[in-house]
Amino acid sequence: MRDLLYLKDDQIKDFIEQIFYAYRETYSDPKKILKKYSFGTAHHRAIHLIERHEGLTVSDLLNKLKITKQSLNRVLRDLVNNKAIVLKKGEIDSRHRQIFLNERGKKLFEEIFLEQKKRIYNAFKNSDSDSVIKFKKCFKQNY
Amino acid sequence: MRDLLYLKDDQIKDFIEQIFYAYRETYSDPKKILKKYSFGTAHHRAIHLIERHEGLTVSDLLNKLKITKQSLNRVLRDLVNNKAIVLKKGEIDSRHRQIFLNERGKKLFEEIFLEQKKRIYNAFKNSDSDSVIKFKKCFKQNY
DNA sequence: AGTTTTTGGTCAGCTATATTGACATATCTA
DNA sequence: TAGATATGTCAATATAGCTGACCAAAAACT
Repeated sequence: MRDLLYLKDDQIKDFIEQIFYAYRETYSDPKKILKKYSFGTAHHRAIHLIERHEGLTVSDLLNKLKITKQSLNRVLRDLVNNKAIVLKKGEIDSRHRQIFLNERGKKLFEEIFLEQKKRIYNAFKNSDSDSVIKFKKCFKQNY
Repeated sequence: MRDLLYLKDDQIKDFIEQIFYAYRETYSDPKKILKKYSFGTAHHRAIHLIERHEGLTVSDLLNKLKITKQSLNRVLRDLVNNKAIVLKKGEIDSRHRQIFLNERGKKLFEEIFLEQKKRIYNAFKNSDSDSVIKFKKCFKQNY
């Protein structure tokens, strides 16, 4: 925290600009692949989080995405119809629906991830892996 | 680049997840402020880039935002009508329009930035300023 | 001087993704 | 059993992007 006092406003402003570029680039390349499945970026974000947190519930996903259940529901419906995910009744509380990728969903995720990896590797090629870890720690919130 | 070979897929996947959170949080807090001016996030992104690159041309801004000129034009028109920016003919090439924040735009930017700074400071409070610099370097592209 | 290219503005219609509000159903908890 | 919780769904609306067509001013080329 002490170190933060040395952060100049201009550095923070630049940082905000970089976050915009990072997000846009990270989620733009996979759009061609998604189109083959008739999906968009909203589906991509959901799939990514489901892969990272297999078996999470609908409300878990809502908390991570911070969108309304109506918005999410449309996305989940598309994913189910397209056989990319399956919903299973929660074992403890059967009101819950736990979300899992199935074969098709896993295949799509890997296809997308390969595409993203290319860019990330490129973005980091003049850097060191340490900064990845640090960035992650920085933005770690309660997700 | 060598270091990158040690980056595991899971770390990259986590990183992609964190970029999403970072972007969403960074651009969500200011929405209340923007609403007072009848602006949205599209206006925010434009204002941020104009502040960082005063006097940039319309096509410069298009290249940074990577949206169509029709989309950008609506945003710029709103900003001009709301007296947040001014367009001036380029001195060298008078086809160009150079974009500047005026008083109202600068005031809005500062209001937004103050809000963002709160969150960034909070996000980084368990880290060190070094990682900011590194992250910036990582995603530095041709902007 | 005349032609072509570049830069920017605008109209019209479409799509993706989000919102609010209302309401329904199944299940758990007290 | 009554109330709270988790989820699903309908309808209307807003934001911000897209494509395609067309236009004008200024610069560049020949």
